[in-house]
Amino acid sequence: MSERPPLEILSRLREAGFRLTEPRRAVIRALTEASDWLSHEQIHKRATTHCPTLGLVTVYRTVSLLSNLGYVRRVHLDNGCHGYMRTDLIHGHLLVCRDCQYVVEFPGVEDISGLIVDIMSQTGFVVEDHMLELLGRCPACQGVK
Amino acid sequence: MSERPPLEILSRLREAGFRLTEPRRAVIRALTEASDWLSHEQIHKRATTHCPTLGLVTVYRTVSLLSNLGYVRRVHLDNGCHGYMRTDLIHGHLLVCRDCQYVVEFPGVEDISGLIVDIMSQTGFVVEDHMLELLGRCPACQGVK
DNA sequence: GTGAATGCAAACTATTTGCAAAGGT
DNA sequence: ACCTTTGCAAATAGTTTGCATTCAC
Repeated sequence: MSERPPLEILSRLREAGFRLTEPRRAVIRALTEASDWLSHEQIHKRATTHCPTLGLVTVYRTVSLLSNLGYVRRVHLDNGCHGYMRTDLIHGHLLVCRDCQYVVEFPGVEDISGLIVDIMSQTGFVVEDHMLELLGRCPACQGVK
Repeated sequence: MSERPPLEILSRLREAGFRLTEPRRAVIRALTEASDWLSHEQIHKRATTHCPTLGLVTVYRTVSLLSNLGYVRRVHLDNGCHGYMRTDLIHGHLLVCRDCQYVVEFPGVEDISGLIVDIMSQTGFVVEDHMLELLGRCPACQGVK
């Protein structure tokens, strides 16, 4: 739907006082061109074609930066690893405190958008982010075992 | 609500052909007594009081076993680590294939229970598990910064 | 020119594996 | 007695940190 060019994030980076370096551009480009999540390793591999000297460590640092700026979001994978993808590609929805990692349960779910408002008022949490994950098997893998 | 005693999981273990060892009992007890998620480290610490010789490795193996049996479920934490808690304590809700890790997006969310059915028919995925996570800050942490 | 950003190597943390010893049935 | 399970030590995988060099501004 929204093939957002990296222009926006580039200017946001600059405005926030960060430098627009070649490695950063390469990482942003890799993430922007992807239509799915990418691991740090995958980002590194793709971005290297645009910036051959790019180190994996820089990928970690840049992804972390982009995550803080809200351009990408972490996707929790079932094997304990993580992927990252552009925020605008995610339609996502635990109640985990970012500071103390305390987890709160919440009652029956009916409507996601209304739900969040309810949860905030009921628990006093400030919900900054949400993620709805469904785990299962895709059609291609159902036969495989 | 449901303070399920470990009896059930113990008999399920036995039925599945696993032995009821002291280390396993200790891990199960630790998880059962907790009203919140626990990390492997935390489980080890608590279970050690019931089984002093318990090794951390065994905690990993037992938790994995209990996870396969459906007694506990992994909770994704914001720092990349994981916690585990009894399945019956979770009310939780991405579409990630367990085999190939492919992630599919899905349209607007209205009702969780109905949603899952819809997604299954629309995508052909078999949804085996779901998790709704909201990230934010709890009341106690909002002032801290 | 100057300080932020990079890349390498090393440190760390979380988790897994190999294997001989211990324990459940 | 037999075979699963355990615990230790070592191997891995993922991620972070220290530091001298490089580069955007």
